[in-house]
Amino acid sequence: MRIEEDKLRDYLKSKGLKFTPERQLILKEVFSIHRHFEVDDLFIRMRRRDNRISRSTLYRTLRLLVECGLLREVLFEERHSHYEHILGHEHHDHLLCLGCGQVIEFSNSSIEKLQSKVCGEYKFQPQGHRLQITGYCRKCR
Amino acid sequence: MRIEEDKLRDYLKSKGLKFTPERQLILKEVFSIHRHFEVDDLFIRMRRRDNRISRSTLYRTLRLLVECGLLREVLFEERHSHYEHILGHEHHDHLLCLGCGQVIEFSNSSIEKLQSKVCGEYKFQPQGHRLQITGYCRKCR
DNA sequence: ATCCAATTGCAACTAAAACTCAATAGCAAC
DNA sequence: GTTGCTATTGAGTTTTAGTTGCAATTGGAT
Ligand SMILES: [Mn+2]
Ligand SMILES: [Mn+2]
Ligand SMILES: [Zn+2]
Ligand SMILES: [Zn+2]
Repeated sequence: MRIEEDKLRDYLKSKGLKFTPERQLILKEVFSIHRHFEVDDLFIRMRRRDNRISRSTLYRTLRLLVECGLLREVLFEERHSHYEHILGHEHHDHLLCLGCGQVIEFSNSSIEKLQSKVCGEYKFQPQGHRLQITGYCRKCR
Repeated sequence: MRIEEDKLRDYLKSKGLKFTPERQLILKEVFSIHRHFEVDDLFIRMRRRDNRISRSTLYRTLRLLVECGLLREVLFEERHSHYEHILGHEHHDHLLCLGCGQVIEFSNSSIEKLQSKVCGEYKFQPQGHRLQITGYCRKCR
């Protein structure tokens, strides 16, 4: 709770932006969610607690949280964004079950190394990547 | 030109659907494009040739072409779909330059094998995957 | 305490895609 | 070839996700 707030405060200060009550509330709610979430999940949770933050402010603040490295945007096979914490989580990729919608996280350092190798071959400077395998989980296959 | 038309015809027949002039025109235009394209590219190209197909029909037909295995939907870092041919192209993944927007295709069988291995570990039955590396190409780095 | 730039919420807007529906047209059966 | 049923079409409307403009408000540096 302190670490993420500090990180946001530092980022905002460095850009001449302000740490508002709205941003504090959103940050708190975001870090009380321990799974992938979407904007509307957040909106509804905040409404339940009677924190009446507008959707505009949510969208604007989530962008800031991604920029300052607290969150990552995750695109599943849908037309809207999902988010997950970066702070306190190792990099990973996703298996996505088409049956039950379950998301399984995995990480594989050999794959990561081979990705670097591919980038080297193309003289491409990687900045990030997204690996997503769709299919059916143990229960749904 | 024959092979893709046969594939579409077969698929349509198997589903009790019809091979209409509109679908034929769209198929022809789609296979005259030899790069990634989006719906509006297709729409504009067809207008230029005075093939006045509605956007609704384009959206509906592209879905059919994906279903029957002629096209693949590709999601770059944008909020709308792109497409590419499957017929006559090996499976590949993409490097995406954030500078110039260039898309570089690559394929790496070791990565593919490791993906299978990961799926095995989770008893996950893969159906497809998407690997996208963002960064900067040789010219833009 | 003052002041100005940043922020907020709301409404209006946008882009991509899906849906509704009346008119039309494949195509299989006769 | 005609008929009839169902799929298809285009135009317009709706939905979804997100962005933008703006007037009122406020954080926080001085
Ligand atoms: Mn995750
Ligand atoms: Mn490609
Ligand atoms: Zn499942
Ligand atoms: Zn480039």
